[in-house]
Amino acid sequence: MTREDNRSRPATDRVGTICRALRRAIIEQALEPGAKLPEDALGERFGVSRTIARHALGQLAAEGLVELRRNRIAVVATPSWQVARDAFDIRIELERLVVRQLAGRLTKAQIAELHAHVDAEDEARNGPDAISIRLATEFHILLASMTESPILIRYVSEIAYRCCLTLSLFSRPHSSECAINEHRLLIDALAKGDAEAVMALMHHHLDSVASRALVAQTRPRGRDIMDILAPYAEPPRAARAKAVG
Amino acid sequence: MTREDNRSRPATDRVGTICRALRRAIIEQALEPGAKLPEDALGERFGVSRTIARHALGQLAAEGLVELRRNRIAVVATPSWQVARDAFDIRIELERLVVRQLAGRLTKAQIAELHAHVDAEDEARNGPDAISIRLATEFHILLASMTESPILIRYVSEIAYRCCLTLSLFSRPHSSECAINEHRLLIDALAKGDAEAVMALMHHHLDSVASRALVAQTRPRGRDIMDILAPYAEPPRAARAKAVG
DNA sequence: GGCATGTAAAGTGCATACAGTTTAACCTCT
DNA sequence: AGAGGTTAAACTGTATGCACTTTACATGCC
Repeated sequence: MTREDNRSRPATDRVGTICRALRRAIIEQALEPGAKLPEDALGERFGVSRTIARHALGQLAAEGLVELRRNRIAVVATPSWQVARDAFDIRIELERLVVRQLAGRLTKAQIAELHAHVDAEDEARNGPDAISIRLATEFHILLASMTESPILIRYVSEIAYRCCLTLSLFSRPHSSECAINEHRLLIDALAKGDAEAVMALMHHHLDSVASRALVAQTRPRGRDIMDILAPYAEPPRAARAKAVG
Repeated sequence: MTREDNRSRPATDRVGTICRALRRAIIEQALEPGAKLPEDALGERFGVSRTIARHALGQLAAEGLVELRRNRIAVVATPSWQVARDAFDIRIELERLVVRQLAGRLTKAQIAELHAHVDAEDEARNGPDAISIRLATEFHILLASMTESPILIRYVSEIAYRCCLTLSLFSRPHSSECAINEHRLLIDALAKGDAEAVMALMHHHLDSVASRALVAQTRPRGRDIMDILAPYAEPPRAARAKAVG
């Protein structure tokens, strides 16, 4: 049905295609955290062999969107609250860097592009949550891409996707109105060119997004029984183990 | 000859092993930027099939240590000056975050571990450059790993390796003495616990490492003819294309 | 009914085979 | 000898096959 058109791009790299598709499906919650991603199924779906599907999964795992355990089916990542908190902390620093580099340096065309994007966010406001979350995320990626610093672009994209995944996991009905307004404020401040001001603005923006979503260890919505029951299980008197990746 | 012992670890993941080996070879300049990495050769060297070697290369490419172009042999990455500059900028922010989280929170054991590492750096001071660069890099990674924030650890490691690669490319004889001293100062400041102070220290440290290495567009040492000749070629009147990754 | 156990199905880990592409060698013609 | 073209070798891209592991199910025992 939605078979990727192989001829659209001559020698196109198919693992990239699959990655993009999965990335999008994940952040739109078409694939919820914990969802299984068997290589066979992916391969069939995209009309490639397991080899390619597997490679794509490896890529996504490196980005933190997918969890890969030996001999087990790959699943969409389920970030813990702590990891989510860390991610936002790092994200704040990275995006401060983005706007610092961008302040006062945007062309008219770029500013228009940003405004257009926010307009799109506005229109999607009443649509499904997943879409507006995705658009909000893509706003930040768009911003990052304007730095033309490949590393920064990659890091911001990656961590923004992860935060996006987190938002879909933890957040309540999700009030995006204020976020959209904050995006507009950011654009204006960028145009005006006061680096310090726009850095502060970005800091505040991300901070409030994070706290709207992560208010005091909201337990993730449903999904894995062990996780839900974790807070009810008696901790065996020892300090909780420091399990990291 | 040095065939990896398959039985040493029962089900160990071999692509990880290869990644570690290559990473180390790269940052020690056993493999110089531009060096070819054919899948066959790697496979044979590590006693695995191309499948595995290829996967490892994909991983390394995602980390920016290897360049992968379609249908071409993978090569060790040759970061441009601009990318190197960007990398250091980002690194500074990330490592400021590291020490902010660590200031005043290190255990005695951890402090001892850090000191021990710097001692090792000291001993290697008169050895080959590559080794002391590697040790200096690993100091920062060790620091990051103490945050126990998986994301931060990954990002700092990754970017530190990339910077390390850059250093080996651009830097002159490399004066590591001062860097070592700065490491000691950092440890002391961390122990003392003044977050602001230690952030400033880290900032200054990385800044001076970067500028020692990257003073005004030092052209990379040798290697690729096209690169060397680039500044001598008449730019064809048009603004130079903005080629990014 | 509940629990253990064995067995088939599903899935991953990895090597290998083959097709297509790039690179290098060689050969020819001037 | 040098330029250009032609063929072989070297590699990569991808599919497929087989062995091993995990998971799900059904069967049997209590």
